[in-house]
Amino acid sequence: MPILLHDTLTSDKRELVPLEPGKIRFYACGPTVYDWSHVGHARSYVVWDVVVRHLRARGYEVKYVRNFTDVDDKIIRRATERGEDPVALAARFARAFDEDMDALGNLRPDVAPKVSEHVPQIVAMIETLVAKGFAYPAANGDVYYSVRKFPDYGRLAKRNLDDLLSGARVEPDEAKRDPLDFALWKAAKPGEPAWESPWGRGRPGWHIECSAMTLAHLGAPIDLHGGGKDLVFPHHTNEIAQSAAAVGDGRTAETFSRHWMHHGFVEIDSEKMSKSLGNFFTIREVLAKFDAEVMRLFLLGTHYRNPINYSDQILQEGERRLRYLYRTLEKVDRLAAGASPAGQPGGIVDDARRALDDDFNTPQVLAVLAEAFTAANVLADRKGKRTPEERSGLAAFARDVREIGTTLGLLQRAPQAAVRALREKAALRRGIDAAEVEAGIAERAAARKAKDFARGDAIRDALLARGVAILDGPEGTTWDVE
RNA sequence: GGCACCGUCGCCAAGUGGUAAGGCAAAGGUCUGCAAAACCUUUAUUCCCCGGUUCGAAUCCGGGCGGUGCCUCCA
Repeated sequence: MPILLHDTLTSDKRELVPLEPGKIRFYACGPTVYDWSHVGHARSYVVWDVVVRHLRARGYEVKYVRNFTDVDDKIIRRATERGEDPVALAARFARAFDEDMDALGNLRPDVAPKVSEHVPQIVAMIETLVAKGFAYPAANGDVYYSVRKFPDYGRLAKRNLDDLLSGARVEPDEAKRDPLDFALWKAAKPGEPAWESPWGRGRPGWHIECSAMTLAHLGAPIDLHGGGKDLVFPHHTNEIAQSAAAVGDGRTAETFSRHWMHHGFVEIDSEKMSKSLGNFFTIREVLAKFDAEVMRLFLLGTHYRNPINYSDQILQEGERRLRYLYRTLEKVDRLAAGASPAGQPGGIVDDARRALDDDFNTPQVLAVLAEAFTAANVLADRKGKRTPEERSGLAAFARDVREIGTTLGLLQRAPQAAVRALREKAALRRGIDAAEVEAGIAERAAARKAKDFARGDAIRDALLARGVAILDGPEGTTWDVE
């Protein structure tokens, strides 16, 4: 089954063809860890997580590398502001990032390299670039990459050097031979983290770390490189230039990575969520209000390349939806208990996989699930007893749906526990006290037993007005927060 | 200014040449003591506008209009 993806390098949808059949070497640009991660990061890494999960489900042996950028201007600035050691600050936020990713249900990458642990490789790579004439040390102790030496420069971003020059905010910088050249190595300023190098004490520039760590852990060319759309230029453009130049006699972008994927942004009121605009929510803030799986469902409800608007309202919609999914599963599990699933994993699993084969179309997968869930509910809610065949069918549904969920990172919890967790979050948001609700339900039950329906309904309506829905079922009365 | 991307039902959102998926909301119905939940039915002859190509276009091309992103740190 070919995997199709929209390749930024060629601007079209094409087949993912790895260098070695059956193996995918994948590098996703990781976070710069100077602050809490926000919803934009959540999207990014949920997307890559599903990419990795699906490729593995399709039988590929995937090596997934995602870095931590822990040496950087912003980290140093933040650490200085707080009087904290930059390395320690970065390590702290890297841990927090891992916790956030775990909460979201993302698999850990196979390797999570840090810049601070790869300085020797970075220095060696810069030396190679200097030796090959692609880079030059400047008098101020910086080392720059000479953009005009790389013929394929700007191809990923579809920009030529003249385009770039016209829009560039050129700062008078005597050290650079060309305004578009970028720093591979920055001379140390007092108090900054610094390492020894042939050009004096200093630290890596921005783009070089990803190149060096990619080559260190995956070699070249890799099969797939991913990141947010904002990384196309300059970050990935420069990564390509320096990596391709460093590897063999590579002069084209493909020398570094065969395919490139970029995802769209999370937005607030149709504006990019970003640190600089200040319109961001951290993952932790959102997870205080909503279940992590709700966030995941929300993020997978839009194709990865499109922008996705964040709002509490849309998360509430997701919460309702996830509750529906788990409630159905709970019902089905109960009815199918003891029955063996019919046949092999079937139709809907294939449909879902095919949707993911086609540029990772997660909304399409959710549509596949929607139809299956409706059908399951029809059967589950029908009056009377289910035949053995029907119970096998329900068991097969539960199996297949969970199989699809494995690839999406959804529906892996015990249904009852998940429903309860969703309710707790909703209750918390609305300030509803569970004990109080339970007391109301008990009172209503007593009234109904005494045939005092008016009183029973009054209690129910009062609860409903506060957002608490009473559900009378064969198993007794339960409740939920709307 | 340069380079890209986007504009599909009230809202969210697939579909990128073969005659408009799915979700939410809304209305009616089944079920229910009444509800809630679940299910059924209904809801875009039409895909921002105008031209063109084609037997055929939401999908391709040209021109408008509107929005966003990148060009500086950013997932």
